[in-house]
Amino acid sequence: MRITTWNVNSIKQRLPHLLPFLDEARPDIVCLQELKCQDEAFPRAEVEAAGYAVETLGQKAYNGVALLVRKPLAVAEVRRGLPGDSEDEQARYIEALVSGPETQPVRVASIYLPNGNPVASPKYPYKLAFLERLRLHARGLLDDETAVVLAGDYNVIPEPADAADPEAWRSDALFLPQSRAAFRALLAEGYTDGLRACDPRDGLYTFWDYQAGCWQRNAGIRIDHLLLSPQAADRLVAASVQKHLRGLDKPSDHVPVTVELSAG
Amino acid sequence: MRITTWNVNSIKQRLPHLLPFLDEARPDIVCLQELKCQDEAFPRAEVEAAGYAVETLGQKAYNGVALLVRKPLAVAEVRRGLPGDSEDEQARYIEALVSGPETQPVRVASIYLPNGNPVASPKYPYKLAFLERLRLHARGLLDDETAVVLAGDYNVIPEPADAADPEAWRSDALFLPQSRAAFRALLAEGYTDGLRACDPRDGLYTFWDYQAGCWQRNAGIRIDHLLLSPQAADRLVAASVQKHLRGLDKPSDHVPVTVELSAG
DNA sequence: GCATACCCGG
DNA sequence: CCGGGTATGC
Repeated sequence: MRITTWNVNSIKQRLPHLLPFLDEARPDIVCLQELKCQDEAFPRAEVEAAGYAVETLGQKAYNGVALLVRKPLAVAEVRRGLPGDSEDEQARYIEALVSGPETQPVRVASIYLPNGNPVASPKYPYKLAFLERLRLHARGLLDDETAVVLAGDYNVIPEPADAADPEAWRSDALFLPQSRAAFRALLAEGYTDGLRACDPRDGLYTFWDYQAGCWQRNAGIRIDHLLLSPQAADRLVAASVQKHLRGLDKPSDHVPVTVELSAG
Repeated sequence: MRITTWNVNSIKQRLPHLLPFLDEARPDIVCLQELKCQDEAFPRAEVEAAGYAVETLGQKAYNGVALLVRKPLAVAEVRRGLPGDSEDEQARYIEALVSGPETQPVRVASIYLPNGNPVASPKYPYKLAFLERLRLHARGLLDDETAVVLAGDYNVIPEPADAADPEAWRSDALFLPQSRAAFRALLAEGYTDGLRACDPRDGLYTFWDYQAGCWQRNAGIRIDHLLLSPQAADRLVAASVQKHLRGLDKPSDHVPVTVELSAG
């Protein structure tokens, strides 16, 4: 079973990349972030025609997350929104239980964590609070037996090796010690960084800024992650970054990251 | 010698239509309106590569006019701006004397007349004042011997026969009696409506609004005109509307109109 | 740089 | 409807 996370930076603009990706990579589950559209505007028909069930949590202009689940896998227990703050209106979390005839079930979340910049604004405390809410929820998800995959754009660079130029990110919300500590606290709950567990090499990036020729200079960072519960980590067989998509015309600034789990 | 007028509604957006038009129709002089760009942003290199000299009067976002003159015709006495109001900053008038080895010279202007709507705003008096300034300047141009062609988007529907549904335009600045009288006053100075002189038929339109399916319903109007001085009218051999360009992808709402003059 | 949104002008 | 502009988020 292959599970992909991809911040598409507008589903409408990226549909010409998403549909061929679905056809060629045939992932079983896709976690999308930054849809930048309301639910009614999601190109549901096209994605369903590609063989996927669609669950979205959209909003106007910003954020927006979705889960695509390849038929005949079954989707249940869909949760929209991360618990812990009933005031939080931002569309950043969707979760579902996915099961199929030939595989053990997996609970999967598509997460778009707050960027957190500028650090001296309310955006940074919001980010840290979101990470803490996620930790508490992630802990709760370990209570039942099912494998859990928390996939998304975490907007956290876990280690210096996850940035081409870590110095440049020193005082950025994506790399500040508190952000990284909150990410490690997630791991400390018993979750495994799926890509890092499979590939210890430096220079593994998932995001290259549109500006300043970052892609051309390979000035990337690794901020899109799939965190696996122990039951999921036990099934981990491979992980990879679909870097080529950054080279297409009108690309997202993020590329897909995929983990492969054994049937169980 | 063929002279074309075309309101391109953004030269940048319409370059993919203009360049094939230049190659296929090979007009000798092209009068463009609504460039919607500053002079530095005009795609000069591409148009020069197509074999044309370029004279522009651009401004930011709105208006903007240009003259394209096919080599080896020579351009002289370029005038930017219509005389009569030193306060007028809008880029709506450019004029030049064009001469060649095998043809009598022609003085040509590319004109983008104010729309004038809403009628109850200063825009309507500005339109009428512009028409009056144009009449006085056009009169002066008759003083020397050269043929004159005043071509552009006049934003005037001269007669009911020049609109598919004249009733719909009854109280519009393009069809109000004062606008039409000002246009007739230009003709009264001795100028000839080139297209009308060649083709007396109804249903000859040069503009179809983007809205309300006007193109699909052929709800057009004739507002792009080439006015010929007596010396130019004597040389008039043909006139036509290049209607097919309205059917292309991402068209201008106006189409080119072309007159052919004998060498003299 | 590349996406939104909203405004103006036609 | 379809250009352009500005502002904002990342």
